[in-house]
Amino acid sequence: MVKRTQHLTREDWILAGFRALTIGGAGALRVEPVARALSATKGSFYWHFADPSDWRTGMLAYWEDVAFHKIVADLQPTPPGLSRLQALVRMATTLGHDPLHGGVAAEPALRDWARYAPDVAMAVRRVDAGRVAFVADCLQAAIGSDQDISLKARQFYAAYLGFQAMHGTPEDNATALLDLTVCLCRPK
Amino acid sequence: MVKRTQHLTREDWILAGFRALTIGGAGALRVEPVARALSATKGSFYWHFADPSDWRTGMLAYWEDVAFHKIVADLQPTPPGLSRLQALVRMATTLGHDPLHGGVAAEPALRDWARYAPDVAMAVRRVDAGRVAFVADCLQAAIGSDQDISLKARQFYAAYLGFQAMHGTPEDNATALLDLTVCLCRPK
DNA sequence: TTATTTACATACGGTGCCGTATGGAACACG
DNA sequence: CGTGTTCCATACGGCACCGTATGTAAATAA
Repeated sequence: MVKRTQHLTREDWILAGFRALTIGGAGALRVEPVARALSATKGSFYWHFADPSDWRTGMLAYWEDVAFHKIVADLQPTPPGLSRLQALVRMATTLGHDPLHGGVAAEPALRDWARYAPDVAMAVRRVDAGRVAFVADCLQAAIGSDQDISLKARQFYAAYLGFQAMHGTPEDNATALLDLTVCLCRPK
Repeated sequence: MVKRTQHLTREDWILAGFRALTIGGAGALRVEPVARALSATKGSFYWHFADPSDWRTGMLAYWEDVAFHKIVADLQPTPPGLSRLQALVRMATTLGHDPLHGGVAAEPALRDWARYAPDVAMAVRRVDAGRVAFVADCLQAAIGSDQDISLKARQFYAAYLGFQAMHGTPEDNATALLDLTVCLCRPK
């Protein structure tokens, strides 16, 4: 994970930032402690970044990429509809517990960070909106046009976030989310 | 809010802690800044508390009280079943957006704090378990015995947490949660 | 009134992080 | 073989917070 002989890159620092964020929350995003975790000093940091704000901006851009676009791209092979939604559930519930898939495991911490950092809040809102729209598309393909598609998508996504916040196993969360999917797809 | 002429109490410091937690996250739970917010100094703090850990313990105990027991007590007049669940939804969605009802608005921050503080995590788990059990009781009273009551309760609670994490209006969240309640109560 | 106790404020040394300035090793290139 | 550029370590002053020690005004008790 940590390159020793090679030079550190911006991405190394960004990934180290996500590790710190995952372990210690937004308050752990400090230059010197993370430098120690990388067996480096802040001399390296201030070479790759203008300041900590630059670092955080890079982290947000990185996260917006992997937390939405790449996931959607990975799901393109799966046919639209319920099966894609189920694949999404499995991917989301397992990815979130991976040690680090590029910041996805840091999502709870990042979501809290957004509460008192406006730029983070905007990034989170963008990702949330994109995901809800994606879920709505899947639901639409699954059960056809329905005036409550948007509501159901928000309910599904809220449950996903909630299970992410509770400390259950990935399997339990996946089971409960899949069951909820079926429930939401049932006509009134 | 801040008593000026009177002496500060442990509770004053605990409530100030929740305000700091709400605004700045767990990283904002520092003695001197909170003292300034109270127009006091840390001399007062170290009189009421042995150390910051003592402070946090008091905050957790306070939160466990208002975040579960008092809410349940307030719902005793409402008859069990669906109506009580609906009253819970309205109470939970509005309370969480109150400036401060004794730490309930600090829940997202507290929940994130739990990720890297084991004692906080235990308190959160206790509250979560209690609430899920309470919801399960309501569901049971509403739709009778069902082997999936526990699953449904967790789905409902996860959605509640998720809507709390998303930044919607209390009304939208209440509507979506009430709709989900109906959905969960529908037989297969 | 005097003596305690309460509930702080102030002063102190210590630590950790910040951002900048500067020095230097390792390659790249002429 | 020198010279520049890249990438970083070290050194520096400064600030914010920590926890303790001590001073002290106001309330209370004797």
